Amino acid sequence: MPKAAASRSGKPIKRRTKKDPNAPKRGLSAYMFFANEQRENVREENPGITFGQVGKLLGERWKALNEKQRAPYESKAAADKKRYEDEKAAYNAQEEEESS
DNA sequence: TGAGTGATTGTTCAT
DNA sequence: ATGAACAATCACTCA
Repeated sequence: MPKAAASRSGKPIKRRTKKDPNAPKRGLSAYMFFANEQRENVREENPGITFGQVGKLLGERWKALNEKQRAPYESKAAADKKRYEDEKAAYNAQEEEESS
């Protein structure tokens, strides 16, 4: 069976803000792009619903989409990830420079 | 070499 | 300003 079943190990992941000096932030996630577009549509159809509703509703329909529908989001996620590769590379070089 | 770990991303909402 | 559900991620680090 898979190691990480649902999300990861099963820990209530806690949100943590910055932590490193030049933290080479990772790439966004498909959900981030999806939420970017859905937030307008979801909130537009539910003018007045609170984060509790939107947040959950958003996640539900996020998977409700077909692979093709998530494709454009995953596509951006992959592109964003590459973006992270750049900062991570710069973070590596910069780190060395500063270290020196 | 392989494993998993943590860190991060963005929305909305409230305080 | 931040955190919290919602979901994905996935590159990094370590022995």
